[in-house]
Amino acid sequence: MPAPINARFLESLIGYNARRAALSIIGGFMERMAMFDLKPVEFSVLSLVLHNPGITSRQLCAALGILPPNLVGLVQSLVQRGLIVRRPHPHDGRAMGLHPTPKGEALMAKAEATVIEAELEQTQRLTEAERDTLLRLLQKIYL
Amino acid sequence: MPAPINARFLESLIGYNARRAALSIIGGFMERMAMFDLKPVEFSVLSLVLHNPGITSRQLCAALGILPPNLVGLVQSLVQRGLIVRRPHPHDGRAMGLHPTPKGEALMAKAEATVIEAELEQTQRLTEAERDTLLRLLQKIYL
DNA sequence: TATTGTTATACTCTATAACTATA
DNA sequence: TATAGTTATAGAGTATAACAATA
Repeated sequence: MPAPINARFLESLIGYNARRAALSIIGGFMERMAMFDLKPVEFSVLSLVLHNPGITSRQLCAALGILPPNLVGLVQSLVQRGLIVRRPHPHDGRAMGLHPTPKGEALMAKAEATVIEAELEQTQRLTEAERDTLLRLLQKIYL
Repeated sequence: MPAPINARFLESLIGYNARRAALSIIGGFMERMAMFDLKPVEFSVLSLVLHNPGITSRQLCAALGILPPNLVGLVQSLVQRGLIVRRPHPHDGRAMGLHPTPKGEALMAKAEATVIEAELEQTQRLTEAERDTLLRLLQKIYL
């Protein structure tokens, strides 16, 4: 048994701990979402399209912190898979509104339920009250 | 003013919020650490070497979740900058122990103090008690 | 003149396979 | 046979510049 590593300084940093916790949870997320062939960003995009039908690429980029060039292929892929469709924006000829297809809605109904299960697994050492506190404190940082 | 986006589902997920918060804090970290030319991973490696003189590459990889091939260039770079040195391991001829140089120690004294300042800036909307709670809850997830 | 969406491209980060020297 | 460290390389993620179409 090797001498334990002293990582006290790093473990006193919110940034370090938030990154480690996020990577841990996202690891479980990816295992559970492999059956839907959805990566975290694809899931986030689909979830926002589902709950905001007609949302534009520009709005998705702003909401998720993605750069426009990096969203293009993502949207094309989701369109090709028949999960979303692009329709002309009613008031802006430059923009395209993104809408979920019935197939996309059905997939996301299952996927969102699975994500909730996965989150509870990954945070099973937290009480319900602790989960709520954690959400609130994290949002106080970035929102 | 466009209609606000409904992101309630994503914002109910610990993984999503932890990732967003981590990216926000790390953004501030990188701005403040540019004067030391230290990226987050380089800082983490230097901090562990400083507080664990003689630590091996393998131990660094395990502690930080880095894959061995990706640590090689990192260590070489820090050696070339004169911040750490590699010495043969006393009990294992395969391994090399990593030690901070006086220059590395001096840099990290300033860098760690600056990181603490940066963290307080990035989490200024949290009380001291909330910071402690947040650290504890995040560690309950991944540690 | 500014914005939406796009292409091309570069840079970084992360992951896998295979090798050597030593245990 | 297993482990520490390395090399080469592939893949994913993220970044900037520049363009056409529309506002």
